[in-house]
Amino acid sequence: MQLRNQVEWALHCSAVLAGVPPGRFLPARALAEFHGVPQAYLSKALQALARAGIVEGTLGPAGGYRLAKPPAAISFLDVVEAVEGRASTFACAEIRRNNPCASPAHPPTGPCAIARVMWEADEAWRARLAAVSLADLGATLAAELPAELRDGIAAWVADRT
Amino acid sequence: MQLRNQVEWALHCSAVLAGVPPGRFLPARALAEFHGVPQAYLSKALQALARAGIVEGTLGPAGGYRLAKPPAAISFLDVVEAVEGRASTFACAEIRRNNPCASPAHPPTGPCAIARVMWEADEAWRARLAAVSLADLGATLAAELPAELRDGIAAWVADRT
DNA sequence: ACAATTCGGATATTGAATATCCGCTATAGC
DNA sequence: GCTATAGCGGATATTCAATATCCGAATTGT
Repeated sequence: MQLRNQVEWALHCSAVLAGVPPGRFLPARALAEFHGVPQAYLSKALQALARAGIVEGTLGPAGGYRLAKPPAAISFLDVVEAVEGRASTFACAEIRRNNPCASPAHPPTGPCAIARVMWEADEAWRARLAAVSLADLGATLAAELPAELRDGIAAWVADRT
Repeated sequence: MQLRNQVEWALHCSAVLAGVPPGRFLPARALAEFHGVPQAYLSKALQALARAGIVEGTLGPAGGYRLAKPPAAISFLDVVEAVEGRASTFACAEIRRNNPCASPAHPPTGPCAIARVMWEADEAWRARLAAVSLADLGATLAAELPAELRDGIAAWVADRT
């Protein structure tokens, strides 16, 4: 079980877009160049983010993407679910119903005990992701990144918006 | 991102094996019939459990599988990792290194801030699965399953060991 | 000893999901 | 209005999971 690499790209793109000056747009081409990933495929991830209302895109020259909400209002979970979907990682196929001892007339009531445990773990995972916002990430990066690199990135982004 | 259906099968098989009388073995054929899944493919999951030291198999007539440890010593995480592997769900490709602003002479130190958040969530998921043992599952099932069904299953299993 | 039965591993085949690419349409500025 | 530039959606290859099949090795009961 592995997350799509688009999840990683979407998170990094969201982090960069959080630093775009208000009212400006950063084109997908720039985001792809910045991260060194194929532009055509990255577009898919950005489109998924747009459908989820996390970013918004605009056509034409001077077009591109920007965050649709303040960074504090966007969690890791929002981004991950926009790309991966909202389905649980565990799909219960209800194989207990195939049990030859069970009477088809009395189907089991309530969700399977095994599925419940798996879904609880899934919830714990989501809760952790929901607890961290893009603003939190920005604060962490601001504290960790060398000032020189941070300014370099800001200039690079400003140059393409 | 979705877990393999073999995970579900492995968990259900473990639950059944926890009810096998001590010293006896239940063949894979019976487990496949009980759950209504293809026997040849289920064998793969059982072999993975055997490699992980969760179950042990024995050849010949009256052979089959049984738990290799007491149910209280086997967690959901043990079973899931035996089938899915121990790798994190999030693979960091270090795309921050492709950043055109970063100097290749000064590579970033420590893990990426985004990966750290993802890995923390992954740990929370694993912690939840590690907290539930097969003994816990057995207690839940004993409390929820109708007595008639429980006895029927026990008889069905005893008949094939 | 023999034969039936079981796990173990290796090997195809199918089908879905992933990664990738390309053409279409719409916008903004000259 | 024209042109260059951008996002959008559909079409394509490639990878991987899911399934079936086979044979070999080991073991138990007759």
